[in-house]
Amino acid sequence: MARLAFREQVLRVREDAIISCVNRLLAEKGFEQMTVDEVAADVGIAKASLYKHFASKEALAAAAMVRVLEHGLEAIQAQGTSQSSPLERLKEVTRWAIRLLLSGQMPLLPAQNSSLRSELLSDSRYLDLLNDVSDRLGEWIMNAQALGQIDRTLAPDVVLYILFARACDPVPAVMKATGRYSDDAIVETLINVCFNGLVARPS
Amino acid sequence: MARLAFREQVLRVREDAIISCVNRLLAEKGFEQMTVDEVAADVGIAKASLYKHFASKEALAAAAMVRVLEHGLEAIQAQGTSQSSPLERLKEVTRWAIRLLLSGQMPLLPAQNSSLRSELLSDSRYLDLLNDVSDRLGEWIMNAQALGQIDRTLAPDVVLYILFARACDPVPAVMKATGRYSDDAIVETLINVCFNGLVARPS
DNA sequence: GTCTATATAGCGATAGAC
DNA sequence: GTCTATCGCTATATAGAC
Repeated sequence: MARLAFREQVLRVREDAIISCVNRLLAEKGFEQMTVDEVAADVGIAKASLYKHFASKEALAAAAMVRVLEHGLEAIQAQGTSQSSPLERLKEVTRWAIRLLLSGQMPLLPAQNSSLRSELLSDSRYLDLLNDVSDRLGEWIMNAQALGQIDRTLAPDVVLYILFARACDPVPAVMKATGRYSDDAIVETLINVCFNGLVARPS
Repeated sequence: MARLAFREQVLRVREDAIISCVNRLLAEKGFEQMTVDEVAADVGIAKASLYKHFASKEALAAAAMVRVLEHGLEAIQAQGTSQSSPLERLKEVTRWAIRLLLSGQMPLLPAQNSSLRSELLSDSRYLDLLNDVSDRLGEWIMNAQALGQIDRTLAPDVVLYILFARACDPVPAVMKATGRYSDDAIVETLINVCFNGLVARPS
């Protein structure tokens, strides 16, 4: 029994290492451009061994997406215990996403017609987590609108889409590539533009 | 001489039809997912014939990118003859880009590590057009900042990146997929959020 | 569960006849 | 300049020994 639990732990650690590699490669090149050979080489095992852990390339990516949603949910729950306003909580979670993107650890979202899409739509863990994240953020959005902090004329789901889109925005990478901006400056600039817009605010 | 000019015209019309197909496929699936077989089938000619017109898949995509930049430059020049303020001109050109995206005619920008990138960087027509577009928009941005219409604390190039990013934003497609928003409503919502932000403006 | 070796399929690009 | 047929390569996935 103890040996079984030990083996189980070894398995989980190994698979966690695999998911980390997948996550980084997905962030670098996206699903279609990532190859299973790369993943295997990166983990340091043979490709056939990889397929003993995950049934397909799509399953690899799905596991990475599930893990990032779990971490996102943790970030959301951490904000839930704070005393900040709904708007500040939304900003802080968005900061978390942009930082993840900047550090090359945000797996790119599935493209429109990807084979990954159907696999994700039949993965209950993924769907449940996505639902949970959406519900919690959606509540904050509506609270912020009730307080007059977020534009009431915007549909809450549209606000949610726009915040999700910050997690796959190409602008942070472009700004970083210029070498003229620190990560913190990039994050704050994008948070500012996302919530306050490009137009000058009266101070 | 007349026959030569006629043949030249036939050639240009044919190649224009090819570029239209490439443009649509690039908008649908992006460069890596688009296949030359699809392009050939879509145009209605054999793949080998396609390669008589364009040397490579990258050359096909480059031609599409050049054409969309030419159209963008026309949209910019059309605004240049208007009496609108710099801010309004920027909004109008951004509207043009979002409408193109919504109608499935905006070829997706090259990914980070694409083979397309190096080809584009050695295509002087593409680089010249991109420079021209950037210069004209950059001038409007600085004029708008001088007038206090755009936040002066934002670097002009960052504003330019952000406007370019509206041309490959996933949010319009997501909103359209819900079936609950008209194209016009999507365009105006995104223009509003881009320039005014998510936070409520004092009216 | 790990490996080497391979089956299978799709894609970019080309050969060669017309 | 158009076609059919094919090359050469790469990628996902699997077979089978250990």
